[in-house]
Amino acid sequence: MAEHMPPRYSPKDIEEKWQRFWEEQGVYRFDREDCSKPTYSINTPPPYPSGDFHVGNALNHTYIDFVARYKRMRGYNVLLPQGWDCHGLPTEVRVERTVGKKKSEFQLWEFYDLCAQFTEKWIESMKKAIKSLGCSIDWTTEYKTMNPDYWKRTQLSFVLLYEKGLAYRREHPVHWCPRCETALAEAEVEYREIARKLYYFIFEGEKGPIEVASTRPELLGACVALLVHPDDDRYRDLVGGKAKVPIYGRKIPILADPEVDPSFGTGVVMVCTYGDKTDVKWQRKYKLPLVKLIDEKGRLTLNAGPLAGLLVEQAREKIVTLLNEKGFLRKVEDITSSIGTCWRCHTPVEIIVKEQWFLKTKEFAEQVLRAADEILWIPQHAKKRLEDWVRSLDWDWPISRQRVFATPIPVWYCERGHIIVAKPDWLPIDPRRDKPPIEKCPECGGALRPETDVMDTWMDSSISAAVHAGWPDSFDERLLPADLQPNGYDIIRTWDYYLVVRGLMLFGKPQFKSALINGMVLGADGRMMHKSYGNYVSLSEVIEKYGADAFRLWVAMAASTGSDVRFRWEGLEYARRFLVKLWNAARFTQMVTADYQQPQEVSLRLPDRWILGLLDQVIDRVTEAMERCEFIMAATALTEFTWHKLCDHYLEAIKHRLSTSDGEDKAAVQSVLRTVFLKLLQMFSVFTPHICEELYARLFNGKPWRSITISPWPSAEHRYDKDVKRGEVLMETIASIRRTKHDLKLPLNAPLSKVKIYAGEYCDALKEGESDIKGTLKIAKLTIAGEGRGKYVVEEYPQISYDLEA
RNA sequence: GGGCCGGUCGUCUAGUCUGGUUAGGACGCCACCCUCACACGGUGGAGGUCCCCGGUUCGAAUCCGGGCCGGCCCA
Repeated sequence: MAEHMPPRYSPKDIEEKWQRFWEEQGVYRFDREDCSKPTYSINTPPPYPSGDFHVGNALNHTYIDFVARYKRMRGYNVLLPQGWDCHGLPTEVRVERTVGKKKSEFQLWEFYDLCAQFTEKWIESMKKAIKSLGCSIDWTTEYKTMNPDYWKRTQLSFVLLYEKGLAYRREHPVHWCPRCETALAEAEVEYREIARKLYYFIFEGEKGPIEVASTRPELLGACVALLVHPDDDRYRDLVGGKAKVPIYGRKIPILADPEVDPSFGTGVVMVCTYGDKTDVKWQRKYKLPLVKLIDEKGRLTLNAGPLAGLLVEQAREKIVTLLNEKGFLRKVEDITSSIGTCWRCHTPVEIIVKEQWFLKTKEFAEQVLRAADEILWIPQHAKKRLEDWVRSLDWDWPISRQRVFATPIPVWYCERGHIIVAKPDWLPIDPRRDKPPIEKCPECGGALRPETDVMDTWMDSSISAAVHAGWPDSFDERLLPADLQPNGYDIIRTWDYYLVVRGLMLFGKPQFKSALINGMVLGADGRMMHKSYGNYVSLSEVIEKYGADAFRLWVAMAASTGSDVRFRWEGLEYARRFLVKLWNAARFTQMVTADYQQPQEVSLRLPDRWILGLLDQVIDRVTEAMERCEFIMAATALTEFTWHKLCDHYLEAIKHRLSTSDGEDKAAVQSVLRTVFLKLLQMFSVFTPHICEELYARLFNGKPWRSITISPWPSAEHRYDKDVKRGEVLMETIASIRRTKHDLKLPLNAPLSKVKIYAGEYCDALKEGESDIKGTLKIAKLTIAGEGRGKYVVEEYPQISYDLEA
């Protein structure tokens, strides 16, 4: 039936072929019409189009694909979509660098179009990489968040939340990057340890001077209170009194607050608008006045008096000089402390007060925590990251950004301050270029001014599960919440959190039921994989050298789910060696089953029932492991069985039956081989789909299913459970004698004239396998006795011993 | 400062939730074997205070408490 197989396993010759086959045949298409099967929807992460689909992305996508393929075989109608999360500052920064011109030197739309063009280009190369991994994605679902069809939905979600009173615009403190001139969410601020100076200077108190230590004396102009710890005996008398700010002369209150650290500096803290996040908290708690001191470019305002117009750093120098001249400065210390920096450019961020759009996420904290409890987290401890984050949030989510390449905020302002938010049927609309369908403010008839701010990119991706489900126009309720939310632990506090909170706001439920959290890919040196560390490995290099199946098998076996994975070429080498083994075992099977005819009835011998019984055990173990996403367990059980049971023992023990025995017995062997191979290939297809598809085509002519990757998951029949133990006695005895032959430096196929086995209680089992022992080891005269002791002992069954003559 | 994760042969790692096996595998190392699917193979061997100290238990790599070290995240 089938032609002979190539003697060498060559992934290059098979992988692309099957990738094309799956796509052309629409094998992984989600069937929206099918209501007979339960659906299983996966909220595939839409990668950020950096142009480089790295090994970390690949780890994430490979895990997803394991689940998708398994669920499909378990009878689910699986939705595995793929999108691209296009918007964002990194693209703007990169385009500026690539073109060598700053954003401000472009016309807005010229710059926007450049971003879109580069994004298209970067998507193409990443798409190729995903395809080369053999992911079972339904590419008819592909979408890009920069396309109006998508961002229309982002805008709609904004409008609906506004109508529900959950989006608001207000003057509010925000983290602000003076270089990028944009607001940042808390998640976008990175804290860094730096060396800086701590200045000690004097406030005039009612009962004498009060020494205060601060790293930011330039904020004195915005100093609105002094705080001490309530139990600090040094200052107990001062609380409730007043102090005079040096240079500025303003009188400010002295208050007590338990959050003050008495051991830092002098134990007296100055509260300013706004030195840091605690200042924001204290300002609100004690209803302190608000002094705007820093503007959007990082310059000090007129409120700073003598410092007005200076940049923060210059202002610090100048105020220190002034303090010194006036005799307020006492001393300066070197310390290290952490400061917030912009995640893109690492400029120190300021907290400034600005009109911004916010979502009322704070008031959803309790609901988010409750929703998190309902979600199945794999591994369990991943939930903690979300909980800790939610509990630590101080502010609402600022969603407006002062950028170009992003979803526009569909809002206009009238000259008298009214806010006009677009109606759903106006969308998509870009106020930066589109005119609204109304000309004047509906409330007062005033002239309209468009909003030029855009939205945080997470506004796009935090509705991805809903969009996958077709929201709003072809909403399929079966698909929301998504069954699986797969992502790395690095974005739990962003993506997972935003999905839950916006799901609750928009739909009253979170957007996913279970979260599969993967670890990070580390370089061979154990550090985070980074181009700058020199430990970077590109996915294309891996696939080029080893193929997608080897990579995928390595991913499954490299570490337990959720742990970091250390990249090692040796791991790939092992995976490939296994695939070569599988290939060769299949080649052998194909050779000896080429003339296979479906027999009427087969009578199985002990080794046959043993391998079938073992296979059942493997099916159970693999199934259980896959249900828990314990890929390492599943893949290990499969490789161990294939390599060390099937190849090392079963294939050796049947060779004699293929050449010497009658046609009926040969047919029995053939049928067992085919059964074992088919079920193995089915299960392996979750991990290594290409080689399985290839072997399925070669051994089984691609029948009965059009693709083995969508065949029904095998189930254990448990017909031969009791033969496993008996079979093991037989197989171990054969292995032991084989070893002895080897120790005596006899070739395995050398004939043995006489072997006598003393088997004790195992006599029955060995007698049942007498001809297998004889045939496998080429024994002329074999006797099996109950009583007696031979020279050699079967290690695993010390009751069994034997003598042998060459 | 807080939270989380980890510490198992030279190296990488499984097992820890659900206590009991001779602590499993891989890489590397050593010895032997070209046996008709596979030398990208096979067989055997050496190599481990399961980070430390207590506790619970008949029994702890596993559970509890306290340390130490490393990583990540957050302040």
